[in-house]
Amino acid sequence: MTETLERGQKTTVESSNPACQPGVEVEMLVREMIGCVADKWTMLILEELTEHGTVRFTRLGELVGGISQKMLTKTLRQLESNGLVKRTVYPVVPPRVDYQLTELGLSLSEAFCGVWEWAEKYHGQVSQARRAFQPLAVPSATLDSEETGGSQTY
Amino acid sequence: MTETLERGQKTTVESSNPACQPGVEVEMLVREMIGCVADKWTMLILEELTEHGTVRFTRLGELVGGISQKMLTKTLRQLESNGLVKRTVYPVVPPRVDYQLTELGLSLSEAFCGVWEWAEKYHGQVSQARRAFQPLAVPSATLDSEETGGSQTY
DNA sequence: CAGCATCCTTTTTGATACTG
DNA sequence: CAGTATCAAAAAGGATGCTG
Repeated sequence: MTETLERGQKTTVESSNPACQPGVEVEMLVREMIGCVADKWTMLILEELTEHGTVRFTRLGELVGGISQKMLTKTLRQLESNGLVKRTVYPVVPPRVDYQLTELGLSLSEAFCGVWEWAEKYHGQVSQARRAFQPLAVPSATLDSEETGGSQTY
Repeated sequence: MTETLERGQKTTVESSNPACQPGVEVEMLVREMIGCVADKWTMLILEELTEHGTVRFTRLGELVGGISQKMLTKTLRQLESNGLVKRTVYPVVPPRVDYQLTELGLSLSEAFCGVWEWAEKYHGQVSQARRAFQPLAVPSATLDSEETGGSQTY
């Protein structure tokens, strides 16, 4: 694998550099970022911030739904440290902290838009595929791993 | 948990659906899918399959890099159960199993394309933001910048 | 209200060892 | 080669108590 990542089809090819191959280094960085960003809560928070603009801590938790303060804080810190979210603290008596996307965060949110649209468009097909999927019935007593995703529909 | 989610207000295919109340149900399904798909290994595997088309098990593991057989198997099973990946077993002596994206999987891969492009385009800014982010806990003696005097909870 | 610290439970992941 | 099974380590996540 000499030619590293040619990422699908570069629609907007701004730097097709045949001679120089920043591939490997960029690849690492990109993967690291994917690892940080390809997270359930991250996507949901990003989404809510996109929809509501500036939101307070607790409110954000409510919007996301089902997230603990711990995870909310953690994910927000990560987003903040990556420059995707801006945190504003108001020195008022009942503490008030607003969160909003930065330009960078907004751009990521837009990038994720395609995934959301995909999910909205194809969730039916996925659900259908899940029901049609028969996890190869094997020997006796194979009940340890439910690695077939969340085989909740069973 | 609350279902007070009113997120779906963008490109909705729901709006053209008279006999169905979109929002809540779709929201749940979409979130569930995001939860299944917004995963590090999932994205990477999807990527490699997009790049290389049909790939064998071990080869795929090499391409992804840094993934254990366990996770590779698990993630592939999940992808398969969701109808995103097609698994082909050849009854030959040295077992051969090919993996390739389905139409659905390809569509998801394309949806993720935006995220990859984003990562390629902005990883520099993210790296920069990370270095500039100095919250409270200082790991080691880096540069001793001035006391920001902000709300330091130490 | 925001959020950190702590304890504890659940999940995830990695590292073998073992089959067909 | 392509897994499965199992154990141990690690991380994620939840609940609670405590600050300013």
